[in-house]
Amino acid sequence: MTAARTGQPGLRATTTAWRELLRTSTELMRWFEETGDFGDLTVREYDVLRALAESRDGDGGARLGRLAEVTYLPQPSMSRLVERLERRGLVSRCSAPQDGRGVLVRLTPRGREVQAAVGRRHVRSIHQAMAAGLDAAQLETLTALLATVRRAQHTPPAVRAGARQQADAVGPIGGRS
Amino acid sequence: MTAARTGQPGLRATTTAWRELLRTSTELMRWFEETGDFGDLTVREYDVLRALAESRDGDGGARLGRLAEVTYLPQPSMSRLVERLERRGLVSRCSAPQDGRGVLVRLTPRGREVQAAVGRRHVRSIHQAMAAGLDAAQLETLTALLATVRRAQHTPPAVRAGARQQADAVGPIGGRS
DNA sequence: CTCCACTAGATTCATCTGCATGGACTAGTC
DNA sequence: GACTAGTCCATGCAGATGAATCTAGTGGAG
Repeated sequence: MTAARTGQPGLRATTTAWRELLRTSTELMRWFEETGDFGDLTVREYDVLRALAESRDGDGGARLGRLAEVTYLPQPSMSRLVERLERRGLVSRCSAPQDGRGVLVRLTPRGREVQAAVGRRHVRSIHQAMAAGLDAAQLETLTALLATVRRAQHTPPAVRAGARQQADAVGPIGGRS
Repeated sequence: MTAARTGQPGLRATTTAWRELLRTSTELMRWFEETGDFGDLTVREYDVLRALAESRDGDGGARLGRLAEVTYLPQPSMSRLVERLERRGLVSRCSAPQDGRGVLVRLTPRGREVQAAVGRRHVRSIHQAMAAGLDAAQLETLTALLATVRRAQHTPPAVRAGARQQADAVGPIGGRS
């Protein structure tokens, strides 16, 4: 309402943006869960299956510690989460080659099926939610702005010089003519 | 890379946007926690204190069920969360006037202090994170795009007609000349 | 080979979480 | 006023969580 449209943002603008960011991601995630995207998996369980499915070399599996990193889960939690998935027959655990301490986690065929099925449902829901209000250009803008925020946050201030140009470069929103 | 810049978004664009949205909110939240924004409170505990501080009529307090709704927490969890806050002397519980079943939760003076102190730290962190990479115009665009996504998601499709115009109306990003 | 510092996971323990349920109170009906 | 259905919150219980710790295996120095 003031001179807020240019230059350094005010406290009001930044907190509003953050709260909207948090609310939006929370509500969408809640909707995905209620829609039944994840079947009888928890979001975290699905996350692990997806991480495994996406790990390079299709079913080479991944180290337990690596999974914990990727999913932002503490190592003990991951240990037990994998144990549960193993009991349900979705992953297998075996001692890592080259390192007797490590554990290599792999998707079982059934695990791969489940991941794929859930993934298909989930992608459809995501598409439905994200494409409902925005066109392609707006989505691209949104993605770029979010990426800029995220990168700026864990980048030492000195490196940030070029970051804003990058976000600017995606061009104006509202591409639908 | 293709004709993705205009018209209906593709699956790739929507899933990328969602994953960026989730990652950004998660990483920022994690950073706020690591920074110590919340002191010895959990995020949920702070959320409750904030909800109480923001409830209209300063310290009229709020009904327990209402708090559960506002914070998206199941009622039994809220019941115990409030119990913990009460033990720590941050809120007080009393039977609701007009309705013997209900419970009215209020901030104690100490609770109000704690909320205010945490709030100040947190707002500063938010500002630091969100203003690091974006200028005021970009922030406004981001907020508008997120709000559009959120509203489109829980709005019956028929009502959505005007929503996109609204997001378009915030104008081009990159206002810094 | 032995020792020691280090890393990868498993385990322990206290706490938190959600679902299902229970008990107290209200409101509408007869 | 008694009965019934409904609302609000508390509690029991099984399972999940994270911090701290423990165990097993690795790798380098002497």
